Amino acid sequence: MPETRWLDDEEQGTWRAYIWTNHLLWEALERQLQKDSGIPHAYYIMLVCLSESPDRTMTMTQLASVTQFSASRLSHAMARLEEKGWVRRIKHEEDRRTTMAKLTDEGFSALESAAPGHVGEVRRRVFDPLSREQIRQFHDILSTILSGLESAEESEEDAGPA
Amino acid sequence: MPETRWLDDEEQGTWRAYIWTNHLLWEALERQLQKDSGIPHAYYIMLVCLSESPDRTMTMTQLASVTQFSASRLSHAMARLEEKGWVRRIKHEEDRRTTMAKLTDEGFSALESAAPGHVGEVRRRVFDPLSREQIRQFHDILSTILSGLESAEESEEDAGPA
DNA sequence: CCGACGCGGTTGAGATTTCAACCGACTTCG
DNA sequence: CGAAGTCGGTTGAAATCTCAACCGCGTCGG
Repeated sequence: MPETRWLDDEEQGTWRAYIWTNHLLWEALERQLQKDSGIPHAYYIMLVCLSESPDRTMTMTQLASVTQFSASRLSHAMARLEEKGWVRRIKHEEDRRTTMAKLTDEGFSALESAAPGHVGEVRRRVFDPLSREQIRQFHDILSTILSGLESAEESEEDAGPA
Repeated sequence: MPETRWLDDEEQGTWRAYIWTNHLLWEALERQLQKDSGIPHAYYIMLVCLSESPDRTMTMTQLASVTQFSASRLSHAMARLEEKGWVRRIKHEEDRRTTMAKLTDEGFSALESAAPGHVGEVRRRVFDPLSREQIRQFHDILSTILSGLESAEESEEDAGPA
């Protein structure tokens, strides 16, 4: 193994800024959503995904893959959302293993009332302070990092037993 | 209240890339740290902060402020770290309310053995794919967002009772 | 058709985080 | 002094997330 290549000052500073930004931004968003609508961000994401899906319906596995949640986490969370009446679980008729999650009207309303505040917060915190040019750069940077992460993900699936 | 200004396509795309990057990056780092050293990232941060502090010691409140953890979270986490023998809590002699957290030698070793893998992962995932120019841009962007978040934080403290 | 295996999803237990209430130690002011 | 308020920190319970085991349905080889 080669000796550790530590981060230089510029990288170090950037990394800490990233950690810190994430931390504060996340907290701000979580708090805003929680106060305004009593929804944790994770649940909000699930509702958004469902709302954008045809018939506001997805199988659990689809939803898990889109949100990148574990099956278990999704299942627990879905139980909560169902209690709130925002989602209904429906057994698939053909393949009786699969469960469909359907966003109810109540769920859609909850989302509608939560969305403006959330979007407003994102805009205020992230995009308003940046120039158009910076937004473009930001997008490029994120896409670059992302593509590396995604290809790493795939190759991990093969990496199971030797 | 003005009508909601939704995100345009460019912003939307950037935002989703951000969410997604965060998600995957976080997962990758957490997993790497966990597998290689059995330390959750939150604990790692605490150890790093202590290790950089004079005498490897900080008061709980200082540590909470640097890491941005709640006092409660910190207290619970510290209890775990103490069980592992990585940190010791010491009562302050003058102000007997305050507790000092001190990184033990074991804790420092644990950190030393965890750090290279973690840094390597960060480098591979984030900095290697980016050009110098992009790193600079990234830093600027994050700093810009950050300064907005920090000033927002201050003003919230006043905002309590009317 | 039968048994083994894989897939979709759930469950329960354990770990972490949050929330609110609390405790003891300073400080301040009458 | 002494009561009230504040500061540093802890605690217990409830919510959430993770991990591993599990259940029922489907599919495939014999």
